[in-house]
Amino acid sequence: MRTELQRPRGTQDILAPESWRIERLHRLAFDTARQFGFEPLETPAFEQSGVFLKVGESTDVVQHERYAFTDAGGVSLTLRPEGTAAVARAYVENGLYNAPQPVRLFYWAPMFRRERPQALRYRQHIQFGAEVFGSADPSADAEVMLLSTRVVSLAGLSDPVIRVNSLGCSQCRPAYRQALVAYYRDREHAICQDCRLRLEQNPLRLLDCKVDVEARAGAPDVAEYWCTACRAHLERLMELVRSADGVIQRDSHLVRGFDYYSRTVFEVGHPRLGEATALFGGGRYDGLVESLDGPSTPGVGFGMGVERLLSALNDGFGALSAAGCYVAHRPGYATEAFELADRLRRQGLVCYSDLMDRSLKAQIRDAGRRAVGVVIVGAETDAPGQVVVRNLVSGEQQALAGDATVIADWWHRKFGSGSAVVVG
RNA sequence: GUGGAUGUAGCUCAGUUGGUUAGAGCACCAGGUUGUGGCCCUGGGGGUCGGGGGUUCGAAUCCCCUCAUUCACCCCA
Repeated sequence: MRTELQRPRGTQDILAPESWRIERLHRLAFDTARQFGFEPLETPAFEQSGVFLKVGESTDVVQHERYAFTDAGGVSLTLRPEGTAAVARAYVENGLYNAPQPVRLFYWAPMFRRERPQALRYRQHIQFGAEVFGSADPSADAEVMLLSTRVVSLAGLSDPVIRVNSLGCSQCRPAYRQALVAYYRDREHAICQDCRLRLEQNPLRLLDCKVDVEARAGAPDVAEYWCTACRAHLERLMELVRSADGVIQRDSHLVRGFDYYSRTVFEVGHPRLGEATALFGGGRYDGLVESLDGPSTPGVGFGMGVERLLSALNDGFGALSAAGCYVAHRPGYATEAFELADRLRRQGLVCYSDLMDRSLKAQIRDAGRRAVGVVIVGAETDAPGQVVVRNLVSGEQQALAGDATVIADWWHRKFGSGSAVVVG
Protein backbone atom coordinates (compact mmCIF):
# COMPACT_ATOMS: atom_id res chain seq x y z
CA MET A 1 0.00 0.00 0.00
CA ARG A 2 1.32 3.38 -0.94
CA THR A 3 1.62 5.72 1.95
CA GLU A 4 2.84 9.21 2.53
CA LEU A 5 4.71 8.01 5.57
CA GLN A 6 7.44 6.12 3.84
CA ARG A 7 10.59 5.20 5.65
CA PRO A 8 13.28 7.86 5.41
CA ARG A 9 15.51 7.75 2.40
CA GLY A 10 18.42 5.38 2.65
CA THR A 11 16.93 3.37 5.50
CA GLN A 12 15.55 -0.12 5.36
CA ASP A 13 12.96 -2.38 6.90
CA ILE A 14 14.65 -5.67 7.47
CA LEU A 15 12.27 -8.60 7.31
CA ALA A 16 12.83 -12.29 7.83
CA PRO A 17 14.82 -14.13 6.77
CA GLU A 18 17.32 -11.27 6.53
CA SER A 19 16.53 -10.25 10.09
CA TRP A 20 17.44 -13.77 11.21
CA ARG A 21 20.71 -13.60 9.33
CA ILE A 22 21.56 -10.43 11.21
CA GLU A 23 20.76 -12.06 14.49
CA ARG A 24 22.96 -15.01 13.57
CA LEU A 25 25.87 -12.77 12.67
CA HIS A 26 25.34 -10.79 15.84
CA ARG A 27 25.78 -13.94 17.89
CA LEU A 28 28.83 -14.94 15.91
CA ALA A 29 30.40 -11.52 16.39
CA PHE A 30 29.77 -11.51 20.14
CA ASP A 31 31.10 -15.04 20.57
CA THR A 32 34.22 -14.31 18.58
CA ALA A 33 34.93 -11.01 20.31
CA ARG A 34 34.50 -12.75 23.64
CA GLN A 35 37.00 -15.36 22.60
CA PHE A 36 39.55 -12.63 21.98
CA GLY A 37 38.80 -11.18 25.40
CA PHE A 38 36.89 -8.11 24.21
CA GLU A 39 34.06 -6.65 26.24
CA PRO A 40 30.89 -5.27 24.72
CA LEU A 41 30.30 -1.53 25.07
CA GLU A 42 27.06 0.28 24.43
CA THR A 43 27.15 4.00 23.86
CA PRO A 44 24.27 6.36 23.05
CA ALA A 45 23.00 6.59 19.49
CA PHE A 46 23.75 10.31 19.68
CA GLU A 47 26.54 12.33 21.24
CA GLN A 48 27.31 15.94 21.79
CA SER A 49 28.33 17.14 18.36
CA GLY A 50 31.76 18.09 19.63
CA VAL A 51 32.71 14.45 20.08
CA PHE A 52 32.74 13.97 16.33
CA LEU A 53 33.65 17.49 15.27
CA LYS A 54 36.74 17.51 17.41
CA VAL A 55 38.24 14.51 15.73
CA GLY A 56 37.03 15.01 12.19
CA GLU A 57 38.05 18.41 10.92
CA SER A 58 38.43 17.34 7.35
CA THR A 59 36.57 14.09 7.22
CA ASP A 60 33.51 14.11 5.01
CA VAL A 61 31.62 11.82 7.30
CA VAL A 62 31.51 14.44 10.03
CA GLN A 63 31.71 17.59 7.93
CA HIS A 64 29.06 16.91 5.31
CA GLU A 65 27.12 13.86 6.36
CA ARG A 66 26.08 14.54 9.95
CA TYR A 67 22.59 14.12 11.22
CA ALA A 68 22.67 16.92 13.75
CA PHE A 69 19.99 18.64 15.74
CA THR A 70 19.63 21.01 18.61
CA ASP A 71 17.48 19.77 21.44
CA ALA A 72 15.08 21.80 23.52
CA GLY A 73 17.89 22.66 25.91
CA GLY A 74 19.94 24.22 23.14
CA VAL A 75 22.51 21.43 23.07
CA SER A 76 23.89 20.43 19.69
CA LEU A 77 23.68 16.68 19.27
CA THR A 78 24.75 14.39 16.45
CA LEU A 79 23.57 10.92 15.52
CA ARG A 80 26.63 8.70 15.70
CA PRO A 81 28.22 8.54 12.24
CA GLU A 82 31.02 6.20 13.30
CA GLY A 83 31.97 4.16 16.31
CA THR A 84 35.54 4.97 17.23
CA ALA A 85 35.10 8.55 18.43
CA ALA A 86 32.16 7.57 20.61
CA VAL A 87 34.02 4.64 22.13
CA ALA A 88 37.03 6.84 22.80
CA ARG A 89 34.78 9.36 24.52
CA ALA A 90 33.38 6.59 26.71
CA TYR A 91 36.89 5.39 27.48
CA VAL A 92 37.77 8.84 28.78
CA GLU A 93 34.48 9.53 30.54
CA ASN A 94 34.48 6.23 32.42
CA GLY A 95 38.10 6.51 33.44
CA LEU A 96 39.03 3.31 31.64
CA TYR A 97 42.61 4.56 31.49
CA ASN A 98 42.70 3.45 35.13
CA ALA A 99 41.56 -0.05 34.21
CA PRO A 100 44.15 -2.72 33.49
CA GLN A 101 45.64 -1.91 30.09
CA PRO A 102 45.14 -2.66 27.33
CA VAL A 103 41.38 -2.19 27.27
CA ARG A 104 39.61 -4.27 24.65
CA LEU A 105 36.14 -3.11 23.64
CA PHE A 106 33.69 -3.96 20.89
CA TYR A 107 30.32 -2.70 19.73
CA TRP A 108 27.47 -3.60 17.40
CA ALA A 109 25.49 -0.49 16.69
CA PRO A 110 23.66 1.55 14.06
CA MET A 111 25.53 4.41 12.38
CA PHE A 112 23.93 7.40 10.69
CA ARG A 113 25.28 9.33 7.74
CA ARG A 114 23.37 11.67 5.52
CA GLU A 115 24.73 10.69 2.15
CA ARG A 116 23.19 9.74 -1.17
CA PRO A 117 22.21 6.11 -0.87
CA GLN A 118 23.38 3.50 -3.35
CA ALA A 119 24.19 -0.16 -3.39
CA LEU A 120 25.23 -1.19 0.13
CA ARG A 121 25.36 2.40 1.35
CA TYR A 122 22.64 3.41 3.70
CA ARG A 123 21.84 6.41 5.82
CA GLN A 124 21.49 4.01 8.70
CA HIS A 125 23.64 0.93 8.78
CA ILE A 126 24.99 -1.41 11.44
CA GLN A 127 28.65 -1.65 12.27
CA PHE A 128 30.42 -4.26 14.27
CA GLY A 129 33.66 -2.79 15.52
CA ALA A 130 36.39 -3.34 18.06
CA GLU A 131 39.03 -1.14 19.64
CA VAL A 132 42.14 -1.75 21.72
CA PHE A 133 43.22 1.14 23.93
CA GLY A 134 46.48 1.54 25.77
CA SER A 135 48.85 -0.43 23.61
CA ALA A 136 51.15 1.10 21.02
CA ASP A 137 52.56 -2.29 20.21
CA PRO A 138 52.05 -3.75 16.73
CA SER A 139 50.62 -6.86 18.33
CA ALA A 140 47.52 -4.81 19.17
CA ASP A 141 47.10 -3.93 15.49
CA ALA A 142 47.55 -7.57 14.60
CA GLU A 143 45.02 -8.71 17.16
CA VAL A 144 42.17 -6.48 15.96
CA MET A 145 42.93 -7.51 12.41
CA LEU A 146 42.75 -11.12 13.41
CA LEU A 147 39.49 -10.62 15.26
CA SER A 148 37.91 -8.94 12.27
CA THR A 149 39.05 -11.50 9.74
CA ARG A 150 38.10 -14.32 12.08
CA VAL A 151 34.51 -13.14 12.17
CA VAL A 152 34.50 -12.94 8.40
CA SER A 153 35.90 -16.39 7.90
CA LEU A 154 33.73 -17.99 10.58
CA ALA A 155 30.76 -16.51 8.79
CA GLY A 156 31.78 -18.50 5.78
CA LEU A 157 33.93 -16.22 3.65
CA SER A 158 37.26 -17.76 2.89
CA ASP A 159 40.64 -16.10 3.20
CA PRO A 160 39.97 -12.44 3.67
CA VAL A 161 42.92 -10.44 2.35
CA ILE A 162 43.97 -7.52 4.52
CA ARG A 163 45.34 -4.54 2.65
CA VAL A 164 47.47 -2.45 4.94
CA ASN A 165 49.52 0.70 4.83
CA SER A 166 51.25 3.01 7.24
CA LEU A 167 50.63 6.72 7.04
CA GLY A 168 53.61 7.45 9.23
CA CYS A 169 53.61 9.27 12.54
CA SER A 170 53.94 12.88 13.60
CA GLN A 171 57.70 12.51 13.10
CA CYS A 172 57.76 11.29 9.54
CA ARG A 173 54.40 12.10 8.01
CA PRO A 174 54.94 15.88 7.54
CA ALA A 175 57.94 15.31 5.28
CA TYR A 176 56.03 12.85 3.18
CA ARG A 177 53.05 15.12 2.99
CA GLN A 178 55.26 17.92 1.72
CA ALA A 179 56.84 15.74 -0.89
CA LEU A 180 53.43 14.56 -2.07
CA VAL A 181 52.08 18.09 -2.32
CA ALA A 182 55.16 19.23 -4.20
CA TYR A 183 54.80 16.35 -6.63
CA TYR A 184 51.17 17.13 -7.38
CA ARG A 185 51.68 20.87 -7.49
CA ASP A 186 53.85 20.34 -10.54
CA ARG A 187 50.99 18.48 -12.21
CA GLU A 188 48.09 20.53 -10.95
CA HIS A 189 46.92 21.32 -14.47
CA ALA A 190 46.82 17.64 -15.41
CA ILE A 191 44.80 16.24 -12.52
CA CYS A 192 41.05 15.99 -12.05
CA GLN A 193 38.99 18.58 -10.25
CA ASP A 194 38.47 16.34 -7.24
CA CYS A 195 42.21 15.96 -6.94
CA ARG A 196 42.80 19.70 -7.01
CA LEU A 197 40.49 19.92 -4.05
CA ARG A 198 42.23 17.07 -2.30
CA LEU A 199 45.53 18.82 -2.84
CA GLU A 200 44.26 21.72 -0.76
CA GLN A 201 42.26 19.88 1.85
CA ASN A 202 43.65 16.42 2.38
CA PRO A 203 46.66 15.63 0.20
CA LEU A 204 47.00 12.05 1.37
CA ARG A 205 43.75 11.22 -0.32
CA LEU A 206 45.31 12.02 -3.67
CA LEU A 207 46.60 8.47 -3.50
CA ASP A 208 43.05 7.26 -3.47
CA CYS A 209 42.08 8.72 -6.84
CA LYS A 210 40.91 6.23 -9.42
CA VAL A 211 41.01 8.71 -12.29
CA ASP A 212 44.54 10.03 -12.25
CA VAL A 213 46.23 6.69 -11.92
CA GLU A 214 49.10 7.82 -14.10
CA ALA A 215 49.98 10.70 -11.85
CA ARG A 216 49.60 8.44 -8.89
CA ALA A 217 51.97 5.84 -10.27
CA GLY A 218 54.85 8.31 -10.18
CA ALA A 219 53.96 9.80 -6.81
CA PRO A 220 56.34 9.36 -3.92
CA ASP A 221 55.70 6.30 -1.76
CA VAL A 222 55.22 6.91 1.94
CA ALA A 223 57.49 3.94 2.57
CA GLU A 224 60.46 6.05 1.58
CA TYR A 225 59.67 8.50 4.35
CA TRP A 226 58.88 6.20 7.27
CA CYS A 227 60.97 6.66 10.36
CA THR A 228 62.57 3.49 11.67
CA ALA A 229 59.91 3.07 14.33
CA CYS A 230 57.05 3.30 11.80
CA ARG A 231 58.76 0.89 9.47
CA ALA A 232 59.40 -1.60 12.24
CA HIS A 233 55.81 -1.27 13.44
CA LEU A 234 54.34 -2.20 10.09
CA GLU A 235 56.77 -5.01 9.48
CA ARG A 236 56.14 -6.49 12.91
CA LEU A 237 52.36 -6.40 12.66
CA MET A 238 52.47 -8.05 9.26
CA GLU A 239 54.75 -10.71 10.64
CA LEU A 240 52.36 -11.37 13.51
CA VAL A 241 49.28 -11.54 11.32
CA ARG A 242 51.03 -14.00 9.06
CA SER A 243 52.14 -16.08 12.01
CA ALA A 244 48.44 -16.65 12.67
CA ASP A 245 47.82 -17.60 9.05
CA GLY A 246 46.35 -14.21 8.19
CA VAL A 247 46.71 -12.97 4.63
CA ILE A 248 48.03 -9.43 4.59
CA GLN A 249 49.59 -7.26 1.89
CA ARG A 250 50.83 -3.74 1.84
CA ASP A 251 48.93 -1.36 -0.43
CA SER A 252 50.94 1.81 -0.94
CA HIS A 253 47.82 3.67 -2.16
CA LEU A 254 45.64 2.86 0.81
CA VAL A 255 44.51 5.91 2.78
CA ARG A 256 41.36 6.39 4.76
CA GLY A 257 38.82 9.12 5.23
CA PHE A 258 39.27 9.79 8.89
CA ASP A 259 41.77 12.34 10.13
CA TYR A 260 42.66 10.62 13.32
CA TYR A 261 44.58 7.71 11.90
CA SER A 262 48.29 7.45 12.57
CA ARG A 263 50.57 4.80 11.25
CA THR A 264 48.45 1.74 10.50
CA VAL A 265 45.45 1.85 8.20
CA PHE A 266 43.84 -1.25 6.75
CA GLU A 267 40.91 -2.41 4.73
CA VAL A 268 39.32 -5.65 3.65
CA GLY A 269 37.14 -6.01 0.60
CA HIS A 270 35.42 -8.85 -1.13
CA PRO A 271 34.91 -9.73 -4.80
CA ARG A 272 31.14 -10.00 -4.29
CA LEU A 273 30.97 -6.37 -3.19
CA GLY A 274 32.92 -4.82 -6.01
CA GLU A 275 36.31 -3.27 -5.81
CA ALA A 276 35.32 0.07 -4.36
CA THR A 277 33.28 -1.27 -1.48
CA ALA A 278 35.06 -2.27 1.68
CA LEU A 279 33.81 -4.95 4.00
CA PHE A 280 35.56 -3.30 6.87
CA GLY A 281 38.35 -0.91 7.56
CA GLY A 282 40.30 0.49 10.44
CA GLY A 283 43.57 1.71 11.73
CA ARG A 284 45.60 3.13 14.56
CA TYR A 285 44.68 6.40 16.23
CA ASP A 286 47.32 7.23 18.82
CA GLY A 287 46.24 10.84 19.29
CA LEU A 288 42.50 10.37 19.46
CA VAL A 289 41.96 9.86 23.18
CA GLU A 290 44.09 12.85 23.99
CA SER A 291 42.14 15.05 21.60
CA LEU A 292 39.02 14.09 23.55
CA ASP A 293 40.59 15.43 26.73
CA GLY A 294 41.87 12.08 27.92
CA PRO A 295 45.43 11.13 28.79
CA SER A 296 47.74 10.37 25.92
CA THR A 297 46.63 6.87 24.96
CA PRO A 298 47.38 4.81 21.89
CA GLY A 299 44.60 2.86 20.22
CA VAL A 300 43.73 0.76 17.22
CA GLY A 301 40.46 -0.65 15.89
CA PHE A 302 38.17 -1.42 12.99
CA GLY A 303 34.59 -0.99 11.87
CA MET A 304 32.78 -3.62 9.85
CA GLY A 305 29.65 -3.14 7.73
CA VAL A 306 27.17 -5.75 8.85
CA GLU A 307 24.89 -5.38 5.82
CA ARG A 308 27.88 -5.62 3.53
CA LEU A 309 29.21 -8.73 5.15
CA LEU A 310 25.78 -10.31 4.99
CA SER A 311 25.43 -9.54 1.32
CA ALA A 312 28.76 -11.19 0.61
CA LEU A 313 27.71 -14.33 2.46
CA ASN A 314 25.77 -17.03 0.71
CA ASP A 315 22.08 -17.57 1.37
CA GLY A 316 22.76 -20.59 3.52
CA PHE A 317 24.11 -18.42 6.30
CA GLY A 318 21.47 -17.96 8.96
CA ALA A 319 18.92 -20.16 7.21
CA LEU A 320 16.40 -21.53 9.64
CA SER A 321 15.39 -25.13 9.58
CA ALA A 322 11.65 -25.40 9.15
CA ALA A 323 10.98 -28.00 11.81
CA GLY A 324 8.02 -26.16 13.27
CA CYS A 325 4.95 -27.84 14.67
CA TYR A 326 1.36 -26.72 14.10
CA VAL A 327 -1.35 -27.66 16.53
CA ALA A 328 -4.62 -27.71 14.61
CA HIS A 329 -7.98 -28.51 16.10
CA ARG A 330 -11.44 -29.65 15.15
CA PRO A 331 -14.38 -27.40 16.02
CA GLY A 332 -14.85 -27.13 19.75
CA TYR A 333 -11.27 -27.95 20.71
CA ALA A 334 -9.67 -24.51 20.47
CA THR A 335 -8.77 -24.37 24.15
CA GLU A 336 -7.19 -27.82 24.16
CA ALA A 337 -5.11 -26.92 21.11
CA PHE A 338 -3.98 -23.62 22.54
CA GLU A 339 -2.91 -25.33 25.73
CA LEU A 340 -1.18 -28.22 24.00
CA ALA A 341 0.79 -25.87 21.78
CA ASP A 342 2.27 -24.22 24.81
CA ARG A 343 3.07 -27.51 26.49
CA LEU A 344 4.94 -28.50 23.35
CA ARG A 345 6.89 -25.26 23.41
CA ARG A 346 8.04 -26.14 26.89
CA GLN A 347 9.24 -29.40 25.41
CA GLY A 348 11.42 -27.37 23.10
CA LEU A 349 9.35 -27.36 19.93
CA VAL A 350 8.64 -24.36 17.76
CA CYS A 351 4.90 -24.34 17.86
CA TYR A 352 2.04 -22.58 16.10
CA SER A 353 -1.66 -22.75 16.70
CA ASP A 354 -4.66 -21.17 15.03
CA LEU A 355 -5.38 -17.58 16.09
CA MET A 356 -8.16 -16.90 13.60
CA ASP A 357 -10.83 -19.43 14.49
CA ARG A 358 -10.40 -21.04 11.12
CA SER A 359 -11.64 -24.29 9.68
CA LEU A 360 -9.51 -27.40 10.08
CA LYS A 361 -8.81 -27.27 6.37
CA ALA A 362 -7.55 -23.71 6.62
CA GLN A 363 -5.45 -24.56 9.65
CA ILE A 364 -3.73 -27.44 7.93
CA ARG A 365 -3.20 -25.39 4.82
CA ASP A 366 -1.53 -22.80 7.03
CA ALA A 367 0.49 -25.54 8.71
CA GLY A 368 1.74 -26.65 5.32
CA ARG A 369 3.33 -23.25 4.87
CA ARG A 370 4.83 -22.80 8.30
CA ALA A 371 5.57 -26.20 9.72
CA VAL A 372 6.78 -29.67 8.88
CA GLY A 373 4.13 -31.44 10.86
CA VAL A 374 0.72 -30.94 12.39
CA VAL A 375 -0.94 -32.21 15.54
CA ILE A 376 -4.71 -32.46 15.20
CA VAL A 377 -6.62 -32.10 18.43
CA GLY A 378 -10.21 -33.27 18.81
CA ALA A 379 -11.48 -36.81 18.71
CA GLU A 380 -13.35 -37.97 15.68
CA THR A 381 -13.01 -41.67 15.07
CA ASP A 382 -10.03 -41.74 17.36
CA ALA A 383 -10.13 -42.68 20.98
CA PRO A 384 -10.86 -39.85 23.39
CA GLY A 385 -7.80 -38.00 24.58
CA GLN A 386 -5.78 -38.99 21.58
CA VAL A 387 -4.44 -36.73 18.90
CA VAL A 388 -3.36 -37.34 15.36
CA VAL A 389 0.16 -36.40 14.40
CA ARG A 390 0.84 -35.97 10.72
CA ASN A 391 4.15 -35.56 8.96
CA LEU A 392 3.47 -32.94 6.31
CA VAL A 393 6.57 -33.84 4.39
CA SER A 394 5.99 -37.56 4.00
CA GLY A 395 2.24 -37.58 4.49
CA GLU A 396 2.33 -40.35 7.07
CA GLN A 397 0.29 -39.98 10.21
CA GLN A 398 -0.73 -41.82 13.31
CA ALA A 399 -2.69 -41.51 16.53
CA LEU A 400 -0.86 -40.72 19.74
CA ALA A 401 -1.79 -40.09 23.32
CA GLY A 402 -2.47 -36.37 23.70
CA ASP A 403 0.43 -35.91 26.06
CA ALA A 404 3.05 -33.26 25.34
CA THR A 405 5.93 -35.50 26.33
CA VAL A 406 4.77 -38.31 24.08
CA ILE A 407 4.17 -35.98 21.14
CA ALA A 408 7.50 -34.19 21.57
CA ASP A 409 9.23 -37.53 21.71
CA TRP A 410 7.62 -38.64 18.43
CA TRP A 411 8.50 -35.28 16.96
CA HIS A 412 12.15 -35.47 17.84
CA ARG A 413 12.39 -38.93 16.37
CA LYS A 414 10.83 -37.78 13.13
CA PHE A 415 12.41 -34.40 12.69
CA GLY A 416 15.46 -34.44 14.91
CA SER A 417 16.08 -32.34 17.94
CA GLY A 418 16.20 -29.11 16.02
CA SER A 419 13.21 -26.91 15.96
CA ALA A 420 14.58 -23.43 16.19
CA VAL A 421 17.94 -24.55 14.95
CA VAL A 422 19.90 -22.08 12.94
CA VAL A 423 21.90 -23.59 10.12
CA GLY A 424 25.17 -22.21 8.83
C1' G B 1 26.65 18.28 -3.92
C1' U B 2 27.01 16.18 -9.50
C1' G B 3 25.25 12.75 -13.38
C1' G B 4 22.09 8.51 -15.40
C1' A B 5 17.82 5.12 -14.95
C1' U B 6 13.00 3.97 -13.09
C1' G B 7 7.85 4.82 -10.75
C1' U B 8 0.80 0.53 -12.93
C1' A B 9 -2.19 -4.61 -7.06
C1' G B 10 1.52 -7.06 -1.22
C1' C B 11 5.54 -9.06 -5.11
C1' U B 12 7.22 -9.59 -10.48
C1' C B 13 5.35 -7.25 -14.56
C1' A B 14 1.79 -6.59 -19.33
C1' G B 15 -0.93 -2.42 -21.12
C1' U B 16 -0.44 -2.24 -29.04
C1' U B 17 -0.30 4.73 -33.12
C1' G B 18 -3.91 8.30 -26.55
C1' G B 19 -10.19 5.27 -27.05
C1' U B 20 -15.38 2.26 -22.88
C1' U B 21 -15.92 -0.33 -15.98
C1' A B 22 -6.92 -0.86 -15.98
C1' G B 23 -5.02 -6.64 -16.72
C1' A B 24 -1.86 -11.34 -15.83
C1' G B 25 1.15 -14.56 -12.81
C1' C B 26 2.43 -15.27 -7.82
C1' A B 27 0.69 -14.17 -2.87
C1' C B 28 -3.73 -13.55 0.37
C1' C B 29 -9.11 -15.02 1.85
C1' A B 30 -13.43 -18.33 1.13
C1' G B 31 -15.63 -22.62 -1.17
C1' G B 32 -15.36 -27.47 -4.07
C1' U B 33 -12.39 -32.20 -4.50
C1' U B 34 -9.07 -34.65 -0.97
C1' G B 35 -10.60 -38.52 6.20
C1' U B 36 -6.54 -33.81 6.62
C1' G B 37 -2.55 -29.30 3.70
C1' G B 38 0.29 -29.40 -1.17
C1' C B 39 -2.09 -30.44 -7.15
C1' C B 40 -6.56 -29.06 -9.63
C1' C B 41 -11.39 -26.21 -10.07
C1' U B 42 -14.67 -21.89 -8.62
C1' G B 43 -15.30 -17.32 -6.43
C1' G B 44 -13.51 -13.00 -3.59
C1' G B 45 -10.77 -8.85 -1.44
C1' G B 46 -7.02 -5.51 -2.96
C1' G B 47 -5.01 -0.23 -7.60
C1' U B 48 -5.76 8.11 -6.10
C1' C B 49 -1.72 3.99 -12.85
C1' G B 50 3.97 8.29 -7.44
C1' G B 51 1.82 13.59 -6.98
C1' G B 52 0.38 18.36 -9.37
C1' G B 53 -0.53 21.06 -13.73
C1' G B 54 -1.13 21.21 -19.11
C1' U B 55 -2.64 19.43 -24.30
C1' U B 56 -7.17 16.68 -25.92
C1' C B 57 -13.94 15.15 -27.02
C1' G B 58 -10.96 11.50 -24.28
C1' A B 59 -4.42 10.54 -20.81
C1' A B 60 -1.50 4.83 -17.41
C1' U B 61 -0.02 6.37 -22.53
C1' C B 62 1.99 13.06 -25.00
C1' C B 63 4.36 17.83 -22.55
C1' C B 64 6.09 20.58 -18.05
C1' C B 65 7.01 20.65 -12.85
C1' U B 66 7.56 17.97 -8.45
C1' C B 67 8.31 13.83 -5.13
C1' A B 68 10.23 9.05 -4.42
C1' U B 69 13.25 4.93 -5.57
C1' U B 70 17.65 3.16 -7.70
C1' C B 71 22.77 3.12 -9.90
C1' A B 72 27.41 5.74 -10.43
C1' C B 73 30.90 9.89 -8.85
C1' C B 74 32.64 12.09 -4.15
C1' C B 75 33.27 9.69 0.43
C1' C B 76 32.57 5.47 3.23
C1' A B 77 30.83 0.14 6.30
